Amino acid sequence: MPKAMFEDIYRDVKQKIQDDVYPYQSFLPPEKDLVAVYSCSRNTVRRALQMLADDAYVQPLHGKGVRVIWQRSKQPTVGSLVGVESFEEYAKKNGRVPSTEVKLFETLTCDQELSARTGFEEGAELTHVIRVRSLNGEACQVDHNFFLESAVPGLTPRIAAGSIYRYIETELGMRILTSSRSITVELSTDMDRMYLDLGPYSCVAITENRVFNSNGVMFEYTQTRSHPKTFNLHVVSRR
Amino acid sequence: MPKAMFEDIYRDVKQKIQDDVYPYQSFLPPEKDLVAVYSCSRNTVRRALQMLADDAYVQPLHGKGVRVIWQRSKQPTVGSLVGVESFEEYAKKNGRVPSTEVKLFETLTCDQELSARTGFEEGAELTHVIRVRSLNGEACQVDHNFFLESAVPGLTPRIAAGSIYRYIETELGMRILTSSRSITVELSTDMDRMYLDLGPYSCVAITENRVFNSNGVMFEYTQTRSHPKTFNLHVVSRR
DNA sequence: GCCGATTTGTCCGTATGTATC
DNA sequence: CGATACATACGGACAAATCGG
Repeated sequence: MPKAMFEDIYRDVKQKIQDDVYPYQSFLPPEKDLVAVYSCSRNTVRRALQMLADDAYVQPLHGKGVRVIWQRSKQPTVGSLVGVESFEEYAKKNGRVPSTEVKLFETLTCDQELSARTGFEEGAELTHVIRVRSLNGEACQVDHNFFLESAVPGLTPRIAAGSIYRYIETELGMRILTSSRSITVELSTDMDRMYLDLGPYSCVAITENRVFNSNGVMFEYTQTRSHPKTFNLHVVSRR
Repeated sequence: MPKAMFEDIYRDVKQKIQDDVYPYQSFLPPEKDLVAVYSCSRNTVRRALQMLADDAYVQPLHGKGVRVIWQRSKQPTVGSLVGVESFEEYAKKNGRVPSTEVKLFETLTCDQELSARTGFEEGAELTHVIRVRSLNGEACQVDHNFFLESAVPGLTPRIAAGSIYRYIETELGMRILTSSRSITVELSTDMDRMYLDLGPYSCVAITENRVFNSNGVMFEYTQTRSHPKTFNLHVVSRR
């Protein structure tokens, strides 16, 4: 009920763009018209338009209007498969069957080297999980998860075999707020080749993910090592 | 003078975070204090804070405050080297000497296959450039540029050897507004191996870049094929 | 558990600046 | 030059979340 209005406008306009109500290269109605349509203030309209611009759906042109620059991909995109949280969602979208196999489940104490790599404090108790993620039975990424035990207590191999995020959000009631990722490409390791059928590929795509909860503590560091064939990331750069 | 005030606040607070004036995990002064400090309205402060949140520098917590979550990487990051426009900037930042070698310069007409790949209209006249970009003499990426000739006229190999973007912005007076990128990892081609010293790497990191000018037309499609060693991208995901 | 103070989230109406045509 | 449309900023109002007494 107390749903933010600017999000409704954002979704509505976005949908209209995808439905060609506002076609590629056309101009949106001027802000004052949108104010009338949605019966809200100009600020609220502008906030929604700002979000659409961030998504590269529209391009505001000073003194001219707001142009639609989104167009449906001609070659249907594979989508973005990056990081843990999008894995199941990605599978669903593309009509594939996801599966997860837990290869390692242990608790350990963060030493200096691990601290430098992950950003956790030295001496922190961590749950370390290695999982192989597959789509339609084909292994496509290896996840190396490190969870801060004090923030994510009660993890079990059984939970790890499903969705750890669902556990975190529903069971622990913890909200996930921010996450930042870094993407690199590195030579594959023996473990990569053991779990992924890399064939001629000598590399894997690596995304590092650091996730913060609503208490401001980083509670997860994950390194996802993806088969190049299944790696595809879409980024929109701002102005 | 007509410089946007929210950007000044954004930069100032960002700098203070990097300088540990506002340390990791601490709270920023409440918005009302910042309003007093910068002698502006709350909206203006909030806009700057919003940008910092988008950059994953801070994490606003409803009813509590705004927490700093940025921390200096312990292992110095290589930085982000993605796409053409950041190439010279990247080199400058890291104190390296950039150089560019034009390997191919031709004009061609967009056929069906190229249209599907790039998004240009079939039949459009394009300038096609292949360039090898090096840092300190070491080849690190191969750029395949396609420019819409009607939007970017007068390109010459001489210009391509320098910065095409500078030509576009200063000579043509064209503003670059939006660009969207897609990142994948693919097997290297013979051409990749000819220009890049890939060693044991059988793959290259590929970024596709589509750039729109202020007239709303896509005037550039670029595929950048990067040496894995020099590829590093940082992405911040929103909420 | 309730209440009030603090702080962020959302929204409004208005004013002024600036770019385009 | 004037009309239109986006950009920035202000000040105020109320809602919602958090925390301490």
